Amino acid sequence: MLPAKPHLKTAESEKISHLDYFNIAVSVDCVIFGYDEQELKVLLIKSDLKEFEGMYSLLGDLVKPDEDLDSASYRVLKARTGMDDLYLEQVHAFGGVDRHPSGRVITIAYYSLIDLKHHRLQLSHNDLHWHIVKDIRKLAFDHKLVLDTCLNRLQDQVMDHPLVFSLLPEKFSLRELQQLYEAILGVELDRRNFRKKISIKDWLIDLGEMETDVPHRPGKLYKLKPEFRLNGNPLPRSVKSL
Amino acid sequence: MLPAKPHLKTAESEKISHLDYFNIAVSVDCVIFGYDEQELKVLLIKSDLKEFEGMYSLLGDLVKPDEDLDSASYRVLKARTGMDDLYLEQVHAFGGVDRHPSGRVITIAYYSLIDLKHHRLQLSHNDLHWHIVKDIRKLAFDHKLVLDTCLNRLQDQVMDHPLVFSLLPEKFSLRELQQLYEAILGVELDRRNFRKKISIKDWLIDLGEMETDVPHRPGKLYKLKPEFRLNGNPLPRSVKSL
DNA sequence: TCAAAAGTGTTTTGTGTACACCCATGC
DNA sequence: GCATGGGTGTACACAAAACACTTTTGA
Repeated sequence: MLPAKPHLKTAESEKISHLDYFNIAVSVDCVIFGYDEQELKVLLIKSDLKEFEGMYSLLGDLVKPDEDLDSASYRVLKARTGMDDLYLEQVHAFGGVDRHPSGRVITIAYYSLIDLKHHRLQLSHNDLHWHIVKDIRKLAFDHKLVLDTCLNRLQDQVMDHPLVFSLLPEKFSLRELQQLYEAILGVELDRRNFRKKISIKDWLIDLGEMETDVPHRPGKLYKLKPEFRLNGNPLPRSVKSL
Repeated sequence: MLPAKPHLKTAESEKISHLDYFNIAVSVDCVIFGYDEQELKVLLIKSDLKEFEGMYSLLGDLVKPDEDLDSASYRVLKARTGMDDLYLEQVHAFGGVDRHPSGRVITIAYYSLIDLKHHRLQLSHNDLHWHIVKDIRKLAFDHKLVLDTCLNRLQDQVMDHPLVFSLLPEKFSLRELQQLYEAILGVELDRRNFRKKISIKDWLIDLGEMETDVPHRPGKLYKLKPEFRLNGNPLPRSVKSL
């Protein structure tokens, strides 16, 4: 190995000279969206900090020294929901100086979409609850801003990518799918235009089965084509051209 | 003030119990795009780490304990370019465990666009150089990935927002503007369609002046309408509807 | 008079959106 | 037979893309 040129620092000397800076904690916060009773929900936990007594916060944890950011958010998600094979997307880093009363903590926000029917497990104790997104007014820390940012990102992506199917049972009708989109986007959609747009995307397989136990004419059931299932895979950003 | 309930932690006790985690450094890295000689360029600095001897890296610095993320990136930008009143957008956090040889450093990446004619100042010494983006193959750390991610983001946003005008002189012709878009997007554009699309956006003022000193028919000169000038203002994310 | 770019419009194709009727089922 | 939603098609407006010729200027 070559000796270092005089003006070059080694990584070790660099670390020592900057030790003062190694005093910021890094956390991840997961905005875990679910869907139930035609409402978009988010999983929150009652804050255990006195400063935020009685308030709810997102699910997060400090990032461990030997763990990358995606792994940390994945760990949080799995620990809280017991669910594996989930899709997570990094959205934004929040780093306000006074955002955490314990000291300087910057957080990296992720969102995820899970079927809240499939995980009742860890939820009973723990002050964990599903909250209706549109009714949330205030959260601990800056978590309302984090939530809003993640919801905006979800709304941006949801028509272009087959994301939302992890919020539905495997078999679903087009009505159920449309209601889910309406809950996420917060708008009403025209049924014919919705069906046309979905059919163009070619995401679904017609199962040749019908709904049962509905108090009206049963609709066809569909499922997502297997090649679109998202299991923690990265989401390609859309590339626009002029 | 109410006494804490037994199960609630105070921020102070929380901090003590987690002291082990306060050992990750946080940096910002700025992808500073410029434009010259019909090429999109990026400002890089020769790495001063022995591990990356001879390689170039993005401009970054550790975030100070009393400084938020946006301020840190703004400080880096100003220190290196001497320029004020700049637009910066946060893009992504990179947190691979071994991405920095000095220890655990996560970085928040920003991009910015500046007119490289207006700041020759800090550039002469310092191993700072402008590099043609499309020719860059390899950078120190994971900075090639950071650069690619920021370029993708820029390409996503550039048609929908009046961003690129800080890369041009105040007065410019439509040809110059089109060449800039072509450099950013890496594609050739149809002149008539480009002019139509730009005119629909209503971003420009026709100055009633013409180019001079061009070896061909002079084009009209335009400038950006003042209300679209970006001076570090936040960029609204587009909201898509169904 | 030549080279280089300015300036300009039409057609086609695809997409978004608004809108109305009959059908199948459960009750 | 009534309520509820299923299922379908058309018309209009707008946006994107392809494409060619004349004009102006400098050299």
